[in-house]
Amino acid sequence: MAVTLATVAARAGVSPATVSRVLNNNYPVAAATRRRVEKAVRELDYVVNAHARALLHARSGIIGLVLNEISDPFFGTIAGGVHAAAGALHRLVVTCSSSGDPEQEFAYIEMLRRQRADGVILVGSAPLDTAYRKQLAAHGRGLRSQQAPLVLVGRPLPSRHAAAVTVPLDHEESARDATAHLISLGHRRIAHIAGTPGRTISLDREKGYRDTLAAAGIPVDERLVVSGDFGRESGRIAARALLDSGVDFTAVFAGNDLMAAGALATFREAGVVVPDEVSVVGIDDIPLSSDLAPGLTTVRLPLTEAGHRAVSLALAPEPSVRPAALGHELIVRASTAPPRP
Amino acid sequence: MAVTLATVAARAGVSPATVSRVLNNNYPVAAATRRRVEKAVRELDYVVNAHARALLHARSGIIGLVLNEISDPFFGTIAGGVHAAAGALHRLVVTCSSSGDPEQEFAYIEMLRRQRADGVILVGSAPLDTAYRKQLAAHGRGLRSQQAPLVLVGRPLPSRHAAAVTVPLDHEESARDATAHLISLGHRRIAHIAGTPGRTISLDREKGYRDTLAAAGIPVDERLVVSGDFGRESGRIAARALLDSGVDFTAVFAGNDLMAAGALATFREAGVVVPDEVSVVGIDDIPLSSDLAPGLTTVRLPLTEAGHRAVSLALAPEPSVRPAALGHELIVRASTAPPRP
DNA sequence: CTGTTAGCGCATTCAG
DNA sequence: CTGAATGCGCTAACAG
Repeated sequence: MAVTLATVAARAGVSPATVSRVLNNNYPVAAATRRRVEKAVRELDYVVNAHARALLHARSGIIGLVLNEISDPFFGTIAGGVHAAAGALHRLVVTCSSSGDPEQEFAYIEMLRRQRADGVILVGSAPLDTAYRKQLAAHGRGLRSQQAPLVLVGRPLPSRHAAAVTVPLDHEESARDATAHLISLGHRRIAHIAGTPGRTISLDREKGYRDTLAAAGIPVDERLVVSGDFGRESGRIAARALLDSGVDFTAVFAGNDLMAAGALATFREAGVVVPDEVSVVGIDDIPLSSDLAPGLTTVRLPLTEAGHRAVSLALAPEPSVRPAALGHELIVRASTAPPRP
Repeated sequence: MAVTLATVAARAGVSPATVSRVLNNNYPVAAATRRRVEKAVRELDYVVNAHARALLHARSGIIGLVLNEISDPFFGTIAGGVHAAAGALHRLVVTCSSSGDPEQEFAYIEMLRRQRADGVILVGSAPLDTAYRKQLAAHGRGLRSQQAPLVLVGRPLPSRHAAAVTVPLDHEESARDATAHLISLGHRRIAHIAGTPGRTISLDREKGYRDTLAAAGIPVDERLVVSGDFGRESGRIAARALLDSGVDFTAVFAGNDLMAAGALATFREAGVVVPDEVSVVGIDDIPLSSDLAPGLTTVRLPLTEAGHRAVSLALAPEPSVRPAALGHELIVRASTAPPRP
């Protein structure tokens, strides 16, 4: 049989109420009684049942975290920030890895609602279609009615007045900076390896790329825009395709660092020297990036910090702080250089 | 007010029990009634309370995962395996990042016991001291009395007959393979960057290193053994110290890939060419390793697979499978070569 | 097929 | 200061 408050009470020769008072330490209890109870707790190795407690309080102390893939360093780094902040506040984090599949994502949100999570943090790119957005908005309302904030990290609100708050990451602006850096070095034939098609982050970053080229009077050669899926391997394949296409280019802007790493691998295998023959730039500045060869020029996004902020929003009833976009910063390393004359 | 079973029942004009039956779909209900109930559920956006359920069942559907640092790719990769396996079984994973601090680790285990986790998976190195081991063993007994297995990944049982099962990773043997590889290339002055002092994984790997040298008749030069903390930065610093010491060495065996990456960075900065002047080998084969420059020679541990297996053990009442160590494999890339004559 | 009852483990009244 | 009683939301027995 499980040991409960009553078991402890019996052993200590007191009522369950008294045991509860000792445990929660929020009510006067005679010192001697307290000692007896504490002894019984120890001897029985009693552990309170969080569910019984949650039933009473309608809160669980749990923060839900839903992301695309926990083993991806972009998400891993954000998750690191979330866990650190939550741990400091004695909150448990329930982390769910959705594989980027909307169905799974919603299934997890539903589970978290069942768990009466105090707040839910959703990280990563979203599909654009309205059906998806409607459903997400509905979950936002549902969570709100449970007093649980929905926090979106690095993605927009599903609708104008959706019941959610965001921790914005400036994908478009970052992509602009990355592309502008290449242009300022003198590149004009700039390829782009985009992320998963139809996802907000991919589109934002691609838009930054296109707009910056346009602003510089450089027409976009559609043959130089290929899609990956944000994974390293897809970057490898995309770079291979770019090479095989025979279309001329002097630089590649990858939609994230992982794909940039894959592209670097392809170029190395193909004997294409970076940055002498091709410059490569990414986005995110995951920890890996400084260790690549050559060191990857990229745009640093404040991922850990975003995780911290997400936690405070997930616990704040009213997000009084306006969603000012967190900063971003071009990090120039060794993978970019002026094009060869 | 929160919407409960009773709310739904009232709206559908049936009893709470009937609503429960519809929801759980485990009992005959008239089609018409069912429809009415489903309609009410939808209209009220009702979501069952997992805590009320867990109170009845004494199980929660939750798997606890405690690791040192979620943003470290070693743990991230294992966590990826855990999440994938758990997701396929419709289990939530509560992931806790303990910073390797035993106090925090125990606090998290306690929390997970309160949550009545179905099983708890503990990943990563442990301190050796007996106080720690006693306490862990006690938690193992406590979890067992809650019918929740304690699964240890990559670390030994705290005591002979501890109430826990393990998913062993063969640290010592892997270190032996790494060291033997260097010796077979002709190296005799081999440095070692050990992991966090006093931790099982560090010690196992260091032992593999020492034993292999001894078996080859090579005396260990204690000046060539320095400690890090498994983090990249500590590898950088350790390699720097090795260089500054002025003691001669032709190869470095790092206690994990992250520290190896740091060492590579130091050598690059110092103009020491790898592998021409110094060979470097790591352990783990995290995804990063193949992208380092030069590609890192290392020993691959089946991290994702370990995550999978941990989940099945965490859910199996009786671990019928005995803990056969998962394999490991030397991956020779470009960071090792014979010493310069 | 459906409703009624009871109780999971706990914290909180309200009485002593 | 302490105990008895109540109910959080749900499901499993037991009756209809």
